[in-house]
Amino acid sequence: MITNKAKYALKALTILARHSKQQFSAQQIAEEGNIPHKFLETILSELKNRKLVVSRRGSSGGYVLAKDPDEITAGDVIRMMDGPIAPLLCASPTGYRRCEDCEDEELCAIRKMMMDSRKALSSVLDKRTLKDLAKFGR
Amino acid sequence: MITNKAKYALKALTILARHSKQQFSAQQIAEEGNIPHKFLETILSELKNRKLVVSRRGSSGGYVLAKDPDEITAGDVIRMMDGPIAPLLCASPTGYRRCEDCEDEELCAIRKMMMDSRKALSSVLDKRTLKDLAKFGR
DNA sequence: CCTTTATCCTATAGAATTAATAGGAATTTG
DNA sequence: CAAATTCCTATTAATTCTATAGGATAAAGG
Ligand code: FES
Ligand code: FES
Repeated sequence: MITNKAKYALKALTILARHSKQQFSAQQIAEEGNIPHKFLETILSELKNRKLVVSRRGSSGGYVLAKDPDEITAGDVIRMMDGPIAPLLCASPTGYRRCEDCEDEELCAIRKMMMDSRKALSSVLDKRTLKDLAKFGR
Repeated sequence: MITNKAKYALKALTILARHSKQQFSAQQIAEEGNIPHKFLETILSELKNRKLVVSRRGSSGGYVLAKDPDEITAGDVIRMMDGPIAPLLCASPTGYRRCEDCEDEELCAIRKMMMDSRKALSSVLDKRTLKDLAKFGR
């Protein structure tokens, strides 16, 4: 399960991708996506620090995607907000951490399964870009 | 990410699958799997209520799988311990709940992607049985 | 029957994470 | 200068996670 934070980030970025190149304020995004305004602000701030969006302050300011919509994947976004997508850290390439309780991880059947799971998840999330999300539905 | 509870449950059941038909005490499982003993007890208790294991009290008591190892999937176990495997409840067949913030879920691109993710995850977790886990490695 | 070894049950508690909100400083436009 | 907006730092309430504690209940074996 992903957090609201990650879901909201995906929604916000998808909205920005739909209105490509236009300045869009947090307020506008919050309304269009039904996202709590102040919460969204902190999320956008993080996305800005991570260079996914560019911001402009002041009246008629707002946010714009920092890259092409097809250069940002859902996997990128989820990892930024929630951390690794692998079900266990011992199966994560990006956030690997050893399981204290497993003696030999090479022989761990659960880890092996979780690596397959991660791969399956990745085959969806790391292939779906904001462009894909933006063009479907509403 | 899954919880320790789910991971420990998988480990415990895999251990039971390896020693098929033998009574195995919580103590023995805890040692073999490096699982905190008291925590494991509560987990086994839950697995018993859910009819995955059968228990026998008293001296020389312990736990045995209630079904054939190939009749219990990793997906079953994880859902019991952690709930739905879908990344969002709006994409979960087993634990469906509407997203308050999305107006029309049929047109929601994120939901669609999460349904694909769930399916991908399911294609691993719902096909891997305790038998599969038991026969690999140690 | 008594001791040992287990499961079983209920409660508790600290830590971490999540999901926000608050309040105001800094900046830009017109 | 006024209005709109991002930016920054804290704080909080609720929930979930990860266990541990302590004892009641039951079975086996001598
Ligand atoms: S090594 Fe992580 S579950 Fe065994
Ligand atoms: S319906 Fe759940 S994310 Fe849109």
